[in-house]
Amino acid sequence: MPHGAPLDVIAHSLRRERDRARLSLSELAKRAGIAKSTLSQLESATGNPSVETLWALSVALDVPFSRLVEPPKPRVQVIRAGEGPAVYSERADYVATLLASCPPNARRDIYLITAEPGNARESEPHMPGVVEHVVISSGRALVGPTDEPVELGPGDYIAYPGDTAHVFQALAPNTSACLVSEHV
Amino acid sequence: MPHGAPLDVIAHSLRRERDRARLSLSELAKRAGIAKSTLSQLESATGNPSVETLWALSVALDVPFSRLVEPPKPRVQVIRAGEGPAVYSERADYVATLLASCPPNARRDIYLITAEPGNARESEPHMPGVVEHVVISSGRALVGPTDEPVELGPGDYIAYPGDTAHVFQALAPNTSACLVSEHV
DNA sequence: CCACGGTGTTCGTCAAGGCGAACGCTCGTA
DNA sequence: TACGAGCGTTCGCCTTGACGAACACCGTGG
Repeated sequence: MPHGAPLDVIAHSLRRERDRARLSLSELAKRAGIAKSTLSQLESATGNPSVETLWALSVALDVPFSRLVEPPKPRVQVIRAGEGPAVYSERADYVATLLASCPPNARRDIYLITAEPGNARESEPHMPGVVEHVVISSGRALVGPTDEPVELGPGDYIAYPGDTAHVFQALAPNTSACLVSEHV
Repeated sequence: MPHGAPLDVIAHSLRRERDRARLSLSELAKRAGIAKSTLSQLESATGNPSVETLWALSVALDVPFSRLVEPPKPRVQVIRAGEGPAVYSERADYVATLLASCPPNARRDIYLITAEPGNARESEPHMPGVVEHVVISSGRALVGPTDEPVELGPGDYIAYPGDTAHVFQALAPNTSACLVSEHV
């Protein structure tokens, strides 16, 4: 679901990563096995590189491919307990606090879950490609895909695809967990 | 730092996502505004698409660009408390258990931290572009960049750049936390 | 039976990407 | 000052990606 002219993003990304790697245009082109003229045009947003060309640059720069084609991100942030925006709080026995999301289109969200025993919290499938990671902080909970949930205690960890129905049900009072929802 | 011939990956990714979207080759080509012959060649791993072509396909399929160029990932996994590989355990008062890493080259790692009061755990700067997220599960800790750490309690959250020196120092017994280290 | 709308493939043409050489440029240095 | 080594840019040539038409291949139903 990305938008924005990719060639501009690529141009800036290439320049940024090249500066970071302390490489000259000529040197990087040599390492990537491409003509420096090509690289020059790319950094000036002139042209439309082939995948192999960009790939060669990503390995030469030793950065993931997506770094070159997708825009960058922010820096620091602190959220005190109880401060963050609480979402999914339609019920008193389940509160999810959003700690971090990646604007404009989230690639991974981090939530703090606090829940009390009660009805299971069922989640409809999210976008395909979503994976959820849960680490139990305290209490006890039944977590995972609805058809095969797992009982977890403090320190336990589970990962499961988020694009299928899944559940989070506290089994003990004062249950809390850290949930990472990432868009792969 | 990705490897493996990208054109094969792209071929499979395109086919996979197109099937998932229930689109015919002709229909997808029409939506993306490219020739169906081009798409046909791409799915047969013949040729080397330009970025704009792939971009058009990613928006037409409504999937992130990286999904088309990077290989897929696994599905489910559970790690019981104390089961995972413990790393950074050179001292008894600080243990980090690796819960999840993204093979072959991690984009984000998830750790369970258990620590006792003692000497601060100092970390050298990681790769540039790394951001660490910490959610305190229990106890109390001093966390963040070495030059400006923050004291946190249960439920507190902090994010900071991992490419500068940073610290994790337990201030109370039985301190635990969930740490997400992501490569942006 | 063949015409039809649909699939995905292959073929010839044309524009565009990638290349290397040549260029102008700024530094150090003899 | 002149020279050389490095930088990044610009300029033809040639290869190659992208296009559209034509193709073969099913099911359908007239």
